[in-house]
Amino acid sequence: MSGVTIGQAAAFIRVTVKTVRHYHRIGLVREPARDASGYRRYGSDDLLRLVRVRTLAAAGVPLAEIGPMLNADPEGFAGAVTGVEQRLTAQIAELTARRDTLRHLADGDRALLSERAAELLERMPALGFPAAEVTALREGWVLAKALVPEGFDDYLMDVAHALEDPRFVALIRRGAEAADWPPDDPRLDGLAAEMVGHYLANPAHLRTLTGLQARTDAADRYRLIARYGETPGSTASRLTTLVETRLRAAGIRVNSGSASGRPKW
Amino acid sequence: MSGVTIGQAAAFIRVTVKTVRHYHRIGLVREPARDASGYRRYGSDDLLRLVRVRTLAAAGVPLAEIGPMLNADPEGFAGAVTGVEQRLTAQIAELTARRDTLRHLADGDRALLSERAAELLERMPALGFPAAEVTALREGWVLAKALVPEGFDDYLMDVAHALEDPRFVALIRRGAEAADWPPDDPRLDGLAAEMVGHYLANPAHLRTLTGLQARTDAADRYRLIARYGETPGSTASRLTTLVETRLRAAGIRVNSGSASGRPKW
DNA sequence: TTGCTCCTCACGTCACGTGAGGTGGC
DNA sequence: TTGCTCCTCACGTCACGTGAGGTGGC
Repeated sequence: MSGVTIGQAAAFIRVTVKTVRHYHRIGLVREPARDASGYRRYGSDDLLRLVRVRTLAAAGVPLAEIGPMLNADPEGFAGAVTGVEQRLTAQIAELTARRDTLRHLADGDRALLSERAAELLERMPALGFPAAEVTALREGWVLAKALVPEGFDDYLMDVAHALEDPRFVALIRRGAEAADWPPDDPRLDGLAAEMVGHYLANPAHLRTLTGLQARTDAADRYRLIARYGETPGSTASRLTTLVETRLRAAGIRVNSGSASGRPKW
Repeated sequence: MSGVTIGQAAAFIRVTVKTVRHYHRIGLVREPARDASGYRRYGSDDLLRLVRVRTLAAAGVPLAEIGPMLNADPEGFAGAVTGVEQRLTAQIAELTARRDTLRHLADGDRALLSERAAELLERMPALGFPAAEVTALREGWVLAKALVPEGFDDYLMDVAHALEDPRFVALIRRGAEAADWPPDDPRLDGLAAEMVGHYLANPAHLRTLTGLQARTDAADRYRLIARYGETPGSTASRLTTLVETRLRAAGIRVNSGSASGRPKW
């Protein structure tokens, strides 16, 4: 008649009765003595085992590892506990980060890109870019971030810096407007020459074309970004090709399809 | 040929390919378009859905609830997100508490009882209590805390306070030593009278006997604590009965088996 | 007596993971 | 050509939970 019942033991360690029985079944906690009715009766040593198992399980240690941990020598146990503590610290940091991320859930741009990228996209219309162009750029950026996350932040810094130069903005905007010209418009080549002239005179701006490419070993991955959503044979596609040809002629390493013609840097 | 593959999408949201396929199978994320090889190709809209699903799932929202949440109207969604945030905050607090608890895992007393209880038990030998008596008391406390967690802290405060009175300590110690006397020792009744005299003169000390009892509605639960480990017919058991009888005669409500005889207050 | 707790045993569930057996892409 | 990725389908796993069908205790 001594000791507590399974329900009391479960309440003490804040789990369900089923959980305690589960620990018995898998052999993690030995079965306590039974009373005359066949009820399990837990003494303080049984409760101690349960508390230890629960504390480790609640800390995320797989049940299969808890037995060996509790049976290890003091040093082994202490080391394992330190490991669990570090795991908990990492988990706490992660949950905290997730909580912050949650607030951006309703905002597509901030969920997919970053604060900086979202701000840049928001400034685009005021700089004179048509909405369709900004939408296409956003798409490209989302896929770029999915494919080349390591280089994306630096790339955005380059873009933000280049956008502070009105001559750069004007050129890019004219490139965007050229998308409405006919594909054989004679002005295209002149525009390509102007753009390349600007890039060669401003190497920092050139990085908005080659920055992601330099960080991507696989040429095909880069092409996927650059050519995303491009219509073959379009005026925009032709302008891209013209700019690329001129850049290569100037000794710049440019991957095929680097999308230099339209402002999908 | 546009969009990213399932592997790239999975890397972007930091899950495995299997997880993404799982979300398709249960209908939580719609299947994206396929390319000529039958490969799934994810556009930015697909990635946005995946990011949202993942953020909620990683925050602990069951998959079955995520679909309805994302399809709800803005207010409903905002409310649900607020709920998830609160859940995360609670989780973080819990993990932090667990991390602190972990440090006590190697120390049985601190894992099962509390800092205050462990300290009291450690002071016992210096106050003159035999080791066996301290061990029995520890057992009783562990079970008491399992059964009456609400009242345990207040009870410990009462005990700590009473232990500051040398007369109380002396009486309890003499009660413990009496356990070695024969059960029919004529000195027993005199000792019981002395103890009851002290309790009646010091109502605060009386609470170390009745404190837990007052907070426990179920008499049987209390008896379980009080009589834990008691040997029927022993000297200690007899002293308990003598003290109880005298207390009841003085008008004190005492449950049968309140273990007043031995220092298992 | 009634409701609450306890018992065992078998199967279910949640969120994926494993593995077989095979095709496609640079 | 070789390794890496992709495909489907069936079954496995982890940590319990559900539910049936029954007994015991105040």
